Amino acid sequence: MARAYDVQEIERKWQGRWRESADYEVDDDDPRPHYYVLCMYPYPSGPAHQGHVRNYTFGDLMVRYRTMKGYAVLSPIGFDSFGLPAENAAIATGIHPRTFTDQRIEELRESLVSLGAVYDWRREVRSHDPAYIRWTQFIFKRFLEAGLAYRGAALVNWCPGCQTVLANEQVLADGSCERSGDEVEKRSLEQWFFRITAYADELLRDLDALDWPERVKVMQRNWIGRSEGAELDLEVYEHPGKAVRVFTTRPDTLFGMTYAVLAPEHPMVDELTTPENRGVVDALRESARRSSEMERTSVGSGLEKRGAFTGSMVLNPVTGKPVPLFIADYVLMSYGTGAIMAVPAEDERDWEFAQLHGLEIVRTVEAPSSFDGGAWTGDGIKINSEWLNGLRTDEAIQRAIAWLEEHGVGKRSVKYRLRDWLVSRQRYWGCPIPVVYCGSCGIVPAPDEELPIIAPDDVQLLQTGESPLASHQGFVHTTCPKCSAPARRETDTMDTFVDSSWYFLRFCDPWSIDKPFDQEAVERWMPVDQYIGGIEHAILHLLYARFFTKALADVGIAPSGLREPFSRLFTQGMIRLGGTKMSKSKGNLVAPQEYFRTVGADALRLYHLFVGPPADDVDWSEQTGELIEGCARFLDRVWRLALEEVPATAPGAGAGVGSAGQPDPVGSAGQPGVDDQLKRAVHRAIAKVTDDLDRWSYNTAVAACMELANAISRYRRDGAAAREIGKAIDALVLLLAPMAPHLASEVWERRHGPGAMVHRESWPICDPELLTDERVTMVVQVNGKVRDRLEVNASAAEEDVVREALASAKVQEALGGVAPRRIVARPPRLVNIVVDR
RNA sequence: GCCCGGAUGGCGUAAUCGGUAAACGCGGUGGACUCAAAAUCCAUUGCUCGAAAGGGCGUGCGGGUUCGAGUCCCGCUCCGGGCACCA
Repeated sequence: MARAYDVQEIERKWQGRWRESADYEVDDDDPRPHYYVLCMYPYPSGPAHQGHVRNYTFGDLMVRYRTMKGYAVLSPIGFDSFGLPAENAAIATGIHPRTFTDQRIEELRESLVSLGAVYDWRREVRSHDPAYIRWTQFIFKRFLEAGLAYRGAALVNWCPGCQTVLANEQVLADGSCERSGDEVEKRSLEQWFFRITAYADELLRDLDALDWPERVKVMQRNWIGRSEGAELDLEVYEHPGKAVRVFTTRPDTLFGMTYAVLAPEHPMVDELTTPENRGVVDALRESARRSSEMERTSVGSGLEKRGAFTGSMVLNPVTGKPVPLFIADYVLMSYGTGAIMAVPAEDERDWEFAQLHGLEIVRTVEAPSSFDGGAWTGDGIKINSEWLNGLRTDEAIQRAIAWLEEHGVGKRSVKYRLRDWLVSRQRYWGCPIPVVYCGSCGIVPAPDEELPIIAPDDVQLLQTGESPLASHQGFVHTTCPKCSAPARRETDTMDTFVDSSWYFLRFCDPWSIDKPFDQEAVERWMPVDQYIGGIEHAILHLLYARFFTKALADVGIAPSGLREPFSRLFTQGMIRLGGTKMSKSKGNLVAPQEYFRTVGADALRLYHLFVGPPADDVDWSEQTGELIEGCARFLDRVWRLALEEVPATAPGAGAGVGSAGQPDPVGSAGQPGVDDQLKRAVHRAIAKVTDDLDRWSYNTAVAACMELANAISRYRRDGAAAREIGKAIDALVLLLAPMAPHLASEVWERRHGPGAMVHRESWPICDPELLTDERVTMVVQVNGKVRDRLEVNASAAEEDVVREALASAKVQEALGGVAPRRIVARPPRLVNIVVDR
């Protein structure tokens, strides 16, 4: 496609100028109001893909717009440079992960520059930089001291593909690995955890005040999964004094408890299983251990509830009646107390189990008469419950908890679905966990002076299931920092989500050499005013970063008042290709570099802004190329409109004659009317674009610019004054400056002389006086159907517009001689005449 | 199963407070310019009946509220996403 200007040359030129100008390097003492715009820092996967382009286009637009509005905008960038792909590539090619990663960072950096995105590059951070590793390890140590990091044995998720353990958040609903798609196995291992559950309540509560997409908040609430209820002890009939502790959200249903269940992994299973039941119990335990997360993939509730009787009975605390104690695979050790009281009448799972095993069912809630199903889980009036009879569910819950507390058998309790964050990874290319194991001192953290602990380069990267570092004798063998005896280093590395949980704080003070960051610098910029990233991080990264911010504040590293990292969050839609999402793991199917070379970055940026609402997914289709060309065509039009000579008058542009050959409605002398209309079009565009940019409606902002360009062409052809046309063009260029920064820069410089920089200009302000037209089109309806359109004064009174409406021949014809029953007038937009038919 | 989103021309989409449905763009059609093509510019473009004037229909489906509904309410269908034995 032949272009109106040399796109390559101009885009290169301005990318250099922005870098040299240092306009986007901001310091803490900048007198302008501070604003922190941040896009999620990328994993360096080589040249940018369309998802990056979309993300960084939105971010760059925000940076430039806010700057023009007078803010000191902090716009940092860095690279989430630890991670599996580099290690896998190393295994395949023999290239060291660092070499591989550094090269890909350069490629991605080049893409971001080519896109025209501007950053304070002085602040760049990389997760794998020793200066960053040092502080990640420092933070780990402070967490360890505060009890927020601990080593524990647990049944953990093991991905055979990635050859490492995973966090719960990295396992998808169908039991597969979020990264590799392999089926995740359960293994019992000693691992490092972060105590995120200590913040469960605060993480849940503080969501309310965040200006985040509601669906992200809902996802986090679900993930945290708070349940209120009670814990109570069920005394074992055969062993008086011994009790099984259970958790329930429905203490009101106690009278309906007809059996109880332990999770197969429950520690009391052995002692409570009688010899004659040992065989079935052990068989079930074994099969539960092997199958656990798997097999329950597809249909959820249709799972067979397998169980086995332990041979023991427990006492129902309110009736004193013994009921059988089972083990069953539908009770999970990892939630609540790992044991439940079963109430088949009011719980669907218990109902199913009771049916299967022929157990007693006692209803304690009166179900609606229309209900003919099994378990009634809704609210209702209590029955068969002695002192709870007649109460509503909510009242009965409170009464039951009070009873449990009075009798010392239970108490009010809150449980969460959220589990502690497993951070150990049996991989090489990550931040080493800075501890040593000493035979006599146990777990000893590496001294601060020894940080960073850097993994050696000469490591055999093989997929053994053990950290590659474990086979490096020089790394493993060390001495205990406490007693100097020979000791062994921890060889696992941290989950890369640890690195990305505090980078936004480091950006505030990346130069700090004696601490992770200066608290004062953080107070100047944090929290992030606008965070932008993909919806795929709704739980993982965004939950971990929130936890880190709170924990860092509590251990004294971050300011104590900083409870949340991101005030406003925007999640952009994903790029889809034929229905499947494009992502770093699925490959780059359409390379942005191709467009940089052909239509240029501005056209590609404009396409991403214009294609639809930023929050919506985008389908990459055959039509996409044409849409991008359309954007390039628009940029060409702006170029010509702003810079090329055009004939002063065009055919038909006589005095007082509009484009359609109609008399000009306002200026009887011609010119003043056209000028006035052009001026109004400019101010309408300013108001529209400003409002649209503030409410993330970039597609309509682009449309408004196109409309303005159309209006300028039309009014110029119609003979508007050169001075007004010049002002209109300048306004258009200013409005386009955040969207198509290269074109806007070049046009501005050519119009205003060497050295003029459009992004140093103030954002245009609209004159409210010019937002309303003096004459508007009014619609006249008869019984809600449009029958005529009339030109009226914007300030016309009700009786005047009604009179004009009734005077219309078309309206009279539609009325057909019938007298109006009612007339609804909303001047100056509409009159609706209602007649009986 | 539960919880969120969504459904508007041939296509991407717009309509911010219940008041002209389809702004803006893509694609199509016709024309100007050209030896010709590309590029550019102009006109036109929801469907339908009609020679025209003009009419009818039209925002996933069925109801409702209202002078008036893409927008609000009730009941569905389909698509996308999240959660899913969490007691």
